[in-house]
Amino acid sequence: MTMSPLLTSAVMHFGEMGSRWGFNRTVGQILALIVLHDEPISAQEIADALNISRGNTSMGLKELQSWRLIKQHLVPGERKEFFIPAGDIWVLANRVFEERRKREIDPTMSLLRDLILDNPANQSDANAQSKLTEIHDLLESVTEWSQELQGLGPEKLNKLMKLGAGVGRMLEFKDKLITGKNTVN
Amino acid sequence: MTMSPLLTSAVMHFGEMGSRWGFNRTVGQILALIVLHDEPISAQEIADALNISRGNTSMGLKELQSWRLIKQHLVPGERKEFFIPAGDIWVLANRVFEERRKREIDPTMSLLRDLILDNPANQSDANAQSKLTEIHDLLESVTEWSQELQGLGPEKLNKLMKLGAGVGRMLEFKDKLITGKNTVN
DNA sequence: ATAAACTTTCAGTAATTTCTGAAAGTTTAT
DNA sequence: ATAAACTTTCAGAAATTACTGAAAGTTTAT
Repeated sequence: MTMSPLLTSAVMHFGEMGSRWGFNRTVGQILALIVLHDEPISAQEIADALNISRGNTSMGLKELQSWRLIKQHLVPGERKEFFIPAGDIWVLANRVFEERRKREIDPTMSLLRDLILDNPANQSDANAQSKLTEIHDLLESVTEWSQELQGLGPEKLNKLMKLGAGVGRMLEFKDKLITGKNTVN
Repeated sequence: MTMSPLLTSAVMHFGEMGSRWGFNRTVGQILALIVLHDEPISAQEIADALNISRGNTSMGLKELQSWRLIKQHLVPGERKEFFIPAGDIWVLANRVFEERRKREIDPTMSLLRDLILDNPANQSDANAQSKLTEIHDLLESVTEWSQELQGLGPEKLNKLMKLGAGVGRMLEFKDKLITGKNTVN
């Protein structure tokens, strides 16, 4: 399998960006290749196309599966395994989001909870704790909020996004319109 | 300057997480130290507290300034420079968000725009382009949306977050309430 | 102009991360 | 049971990233 110039530049770029998105170069490349190539593709084909060892390919595929970004696809009559994206672009974006939250936020939340519970040895520790509490609460809000958004599903989320600048205005209405009824708040 | 056990564990943790948040271990530690220590702190004190070289400290401070997370603080009568956080936790969180957007999303958007404009050499390139377009549009929405949220400022943003599950419901109202007036949409 | 008190830079080194490829493992067919 | 066609693992090598510390740079004071 030989990549077209278009595919090549997309794949190379996703490789470069990979490390910024939480995985390494080859993992980024493999993901791009699987997503952009509409046919299911085998590990060997991936290794050939990207010029990487079969072993590295195997590790990369394993990682992408742990992120739930790709899945196996059995082709009847073929012995080897093929791979395809785990869903459409929306699903993949959500998975990346969620997985990163797990790695980037959850461990910190957990530590912060513990640190906040200790009783402070002195004034400056008490100060530090109040900062840590602020950070904790912020992260908690962000986490809940992002879970909320995921729960909305693509259509509503898209609607919300399209709303853009309207959000601020909507919030002002909200107090007048929703307050009083037994709903949020 | 010697760090209390509380401060030490917070600083060490932010160091570990640093790489996941887009900077390296020492940069994460320096940031935590500056944020949690309420007094302005000098480069030398940082180097001593964290047991890192003065050179490394200088580089770390430079990086944090490029992220606009810390700023210099001149103490009258003192020759050396002191450092303090560039703002409250909200400001810092916004800055990290924005800076990461610049590094993680903007370059990709720019490449995607280019790739989408090329005319496809064949059917499978055309397919790939349509996927790339989906990705582009998604990233664009996310970007616009996050800029929108930043524009709201902390109070409104907090209100919106507290709204939580109400967002879905609010969206349903929205069509009925706002449509017709010459506003969004 | 000199020196003192600092900060920055950067070549070389150390630490960490990623990759290879050979060996071990698995599955299916005969 | 053996072999063929695959996949996974992992020790060591290669590549990348981070850190040190000495030298060069800057600023302020005298």
